[in-house]
Amino acid sequence: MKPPKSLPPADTRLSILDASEYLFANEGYRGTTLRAITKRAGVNLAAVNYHFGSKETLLEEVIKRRIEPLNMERRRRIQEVQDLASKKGKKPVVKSVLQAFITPTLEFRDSEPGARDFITFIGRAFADPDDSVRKVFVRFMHPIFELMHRTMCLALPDYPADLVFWRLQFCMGSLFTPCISAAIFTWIHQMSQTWMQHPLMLLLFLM
Amino acid sequence: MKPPKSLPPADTRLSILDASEYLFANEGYRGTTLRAITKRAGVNLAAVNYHFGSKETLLEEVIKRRIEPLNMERRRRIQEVQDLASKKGKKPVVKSVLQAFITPTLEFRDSEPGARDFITFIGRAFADPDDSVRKVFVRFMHPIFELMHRTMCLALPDYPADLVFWRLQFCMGSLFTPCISAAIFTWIHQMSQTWMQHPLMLLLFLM
DNA sequence: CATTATTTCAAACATCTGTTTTAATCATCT
DNA sequence: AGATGATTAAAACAGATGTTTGAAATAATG
Repeated sequence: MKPPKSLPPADTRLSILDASEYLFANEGYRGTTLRAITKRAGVNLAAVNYHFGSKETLLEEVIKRRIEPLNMERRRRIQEVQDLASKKGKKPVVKSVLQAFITPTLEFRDSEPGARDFITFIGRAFADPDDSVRKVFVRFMHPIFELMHRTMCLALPDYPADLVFWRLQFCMGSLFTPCISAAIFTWIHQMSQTWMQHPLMLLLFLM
Repeated sequence: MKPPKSLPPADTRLSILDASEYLFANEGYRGTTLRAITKRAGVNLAAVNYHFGSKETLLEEVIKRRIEPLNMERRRRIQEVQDLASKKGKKPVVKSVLQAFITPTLEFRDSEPGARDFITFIGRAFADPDDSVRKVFVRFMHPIFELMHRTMCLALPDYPADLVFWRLQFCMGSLFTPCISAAIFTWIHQMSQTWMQHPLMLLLFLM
């Protein structure tokens, strides 16, 4: 009897991405060593540099994999809200614009294992003093954030643009900040309300 | 003519604390090396281990120096609000309880150079994945947070305690989270309002 | 002043980190 | 099957980091 065929070689690249996502979220970028990643992924230490070139490129790939489809969906929905409104010759509705951004986030969060880790990671990245982490996030988020800002300014033509900017900043920040984002989700379940009833979301733009 | 007396030996311990505070806030605990600290403080590398024993003890001292007097003042004011209310046989007023906690924070923030760094550091510590950082903060904040919780429950006897807990969590978190806390302070200046007008503070407990 | 204790200093140490190297292994194609 | 290219493996490397050491300098004490 032949020895059993060796296990189908699990996609090394993918296990590295998954392991990194988990560890980056729970230990931070700096706090995660390549050795911890490769051990968790069950691959050789050199695999990271072979497949990604460097730790920093790995970070970029970890982020890109999740954020690109997420932002694509966000962009689609925001555009939809904007188009629908302009077709009727009206302003976009604040609540719909917010919804267009946030709903995909919440759906994504529950869509697959690892997504929750990623959201945690994003939250920490906002407060991360390490440039190499924050800058990558900002680079990926800047375009969609600008779109949000423009659309929100359309929705609130009487508000000065920089005020809208700050409210948006606040709103986005609180959505991802770990302790707060956790509170939001707890709230949703506890109150059996939609996130839209959340005072922060409601009031940041509606008062 | 004698050579000028060498500069009065700047208190090594103190310059290390100041340098650490600045660097921890701007580069993070993990991102700050002992060599960077001692260079900024203008002291020898070995001075940290001589005066503090280890990097972790240094972290503890950096935090303790600021947070102990701050929490003392908070405790005093919260107690005051509570005592004044019970003397009149009334419930404490939500707004006053919040104020008792937050006003010292704002006053402290502008009280001396380095204080702002410390607030930044606190904000990042809340999201820090590094246990050694988060745990120290939690240890120092737990008692005062419990007092806040108890007092707030007195002020809102009809609210379930865990709901009050979450709102408090949310409120405290957003006060220190860097991106949000920055927005709050900008807001204050921009609107020429007191922080109490901030929708977050107002509404977390009043709606 | 002499002695003792405290503080500073430069150098070294052990460990850990990201990365590179070189050889072995595996898969694919002719 | 044999040649070729891609992937994996173990080991080593260079640099950085927290810590320790032992001697020098300074301050305090008798």
